[in-house]
Amino acid sequence: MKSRTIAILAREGGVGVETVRFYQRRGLLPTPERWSRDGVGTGVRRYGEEDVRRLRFIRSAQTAGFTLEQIKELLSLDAGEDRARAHALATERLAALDKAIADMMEARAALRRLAGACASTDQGPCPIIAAFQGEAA
Amino acid sequence: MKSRTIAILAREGGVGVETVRFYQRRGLLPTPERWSRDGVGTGVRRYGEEDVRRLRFIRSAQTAGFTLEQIKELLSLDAGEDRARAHALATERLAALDKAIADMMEARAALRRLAGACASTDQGPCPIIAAFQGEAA
DNA sequence: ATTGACTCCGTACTGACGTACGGAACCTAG
DNA sequence: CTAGGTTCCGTACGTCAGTACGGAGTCAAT
Repeated sequence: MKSRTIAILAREGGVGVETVRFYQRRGLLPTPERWSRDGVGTGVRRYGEEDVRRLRFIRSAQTAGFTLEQIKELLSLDAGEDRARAHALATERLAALDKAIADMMEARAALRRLAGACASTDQGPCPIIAAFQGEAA
Repeated sequence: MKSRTIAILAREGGVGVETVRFYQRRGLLPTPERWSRDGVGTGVRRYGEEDVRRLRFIRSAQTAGFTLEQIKELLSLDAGEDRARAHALATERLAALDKAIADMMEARAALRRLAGACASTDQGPCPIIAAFQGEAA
C-alpha cells in the first residue's frame, strides 16, 4: 500500500524531492512514520496513493491561484464539515480567477497585435508599447 | 510638458512611489535630470506623458506574464528595428499565455464543481480534493 | 521664514516559493 | 558485506517583485 519512497512520490506528483519535503514542513503533506520491515534501525518514510492525490491537488490548486497557506486550509477542510468556509474560499477565488483570465485574454489580444504588426510589414519598428494601449484595467 | 512629480506619475500609473523608483533602478523607466526652475539647488525630477505610457505598458506586459527583465528588453526594442526579436518574444509568450489561460479555465471548472458540491447538499463534507481530479496537465 | 509635505538615495527587509548543501543514517544489488 | 545511491534533517541560499526606513534636501503655502 504505502510503497513509494519520497523520490517516487515526487516523480508521480511532478515535483522535486526537495519540494515534497518543503510541503511537509509547511504542513501540506503528512510526514509518515519511518518504517523498516525488520524493525531494525529507523527506516525510511513510505507514501501511498493518498499522498499522490494530495500532491497533485496541491499543484492544481496552485494553478487556480491559491497560496500554499490557502491550500493548507482547503486540505484541512476536505473531509471536514465546514461547507460554508469551503464554499466561500471557492467562490472568492473563482472571482479572482475570472478576472485574471479576462486580464490575460486582453494581454493575449495585445500580444497578437504586436506579433501581427511585426509580421505584416518588414520596414521600421513594430510599435511595441502602442500594441498594448488600452490594457491595464 | 514634464510636469508630474514622482507621486503623480505613480498614481497615474497605478503603482506606488517606491515601485517607480524600483523600476528606475532596474532600468525600466528613465531617471530624468533633477530640475529647478530658478537654477538653484538640485531640484526634483519631473515626468511627462511618455513616462506614464511606459509605466502603464509595464503593468500590461506583466499581466501578459513577461518578467521585468523581458519587459526591459521589449522597451529597448520598441522603436528599434529588431522585428525578428520582438516577434519571437511575442509569439513565445503567446504560447505560454495560451497554456496558462487553458490551465486556469480547467482550474475554474474544478472550482465550480467544488462550489456546486458545497451548495447542492447540506450534509457531509464537500470533496475538495475530488473536485480537482484530472487537472494538472 | 517657517512649517509641513514631498523627494531623493542607499540599504535593508518582506513574502511567496522553492533549491542547494552537507553529513549521517539507511537500503539494495552484486 | 561492501559500494553506491537514497533518505533524512537542518540550515542556508536564490529569485522575483516589490516595500519599508531614515535622514537630508527641496518645494509650496502661509
